[in-house]
Amino acid sequence: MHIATWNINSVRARVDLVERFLRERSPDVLLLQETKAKDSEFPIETFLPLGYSTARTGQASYNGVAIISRSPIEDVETEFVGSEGPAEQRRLIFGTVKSPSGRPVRVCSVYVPNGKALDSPAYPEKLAFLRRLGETLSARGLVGDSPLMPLVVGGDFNIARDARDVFDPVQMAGKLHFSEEERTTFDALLSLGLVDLFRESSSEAGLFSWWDYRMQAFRRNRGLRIDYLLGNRLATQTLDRAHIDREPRGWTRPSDHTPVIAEFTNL
DNA sequence: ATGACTAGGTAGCCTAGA
Repeated sequence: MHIATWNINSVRARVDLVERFLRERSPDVLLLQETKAKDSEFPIETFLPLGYSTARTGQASYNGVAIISRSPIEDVETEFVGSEGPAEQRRLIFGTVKSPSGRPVRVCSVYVPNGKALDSPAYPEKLAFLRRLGETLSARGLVGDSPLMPLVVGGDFNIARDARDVFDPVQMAGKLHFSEEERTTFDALLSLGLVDLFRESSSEAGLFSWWDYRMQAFRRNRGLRIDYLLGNRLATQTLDRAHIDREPRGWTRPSDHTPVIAEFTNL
């Protein structure tokens, strides 16, 4: 089973790139972030002939997440536990899909707030978002030593985990995306029982998932690893490999992010 | 210190992204 995550930076502006990715990579599941489309504007009909169904939750202009899956998507959830009504910013979607061997797998597409700046009100909201995600996964029995079913969370976390994940650790020290507090909060989420699947496959530095559009950052490989696939214990124990697919960042009119892909055997 | 790109919504080119 292949599961991918990709911050697409507008699904309508890049519907052809999503289509190309589905055709060329044939993932079983593609988790999208920053779709920037209301549900009524999401091009679900483009993916149907390719054999994919879609669950999405979006809004105009900003945010928006989706699950694109070869198998039907069931038990869709789009709010944190304990939420009073729908969140204004559409950043979270869960669904249950079936693996090629017919087993249920819980998947989640998440778009963690950027935080804007360390002194912005958006910054504590970013940290709170990560904690609420952890509370939701715990409340649903999806993390810990004996989770209810395999879980793969994919998304743009807007945090680089360590020095290998930033182009210049000295320049980035203490900055947004790489502050101690952000990294500690992300670590706390992982300590609930989630594994950074890419790091199961590679300990190499300088492998990034995002490059700024400006200053030829991609050509110069000045990027960050801020997009992750996370597996709970049941998912991680069947992981074959995970990698960053750099190629789509070089396609015409690309997203500033590139996909991360995990391949599971016997999931 | 600032801006460098890009998309979306709107008709203010500005907000937001990272």
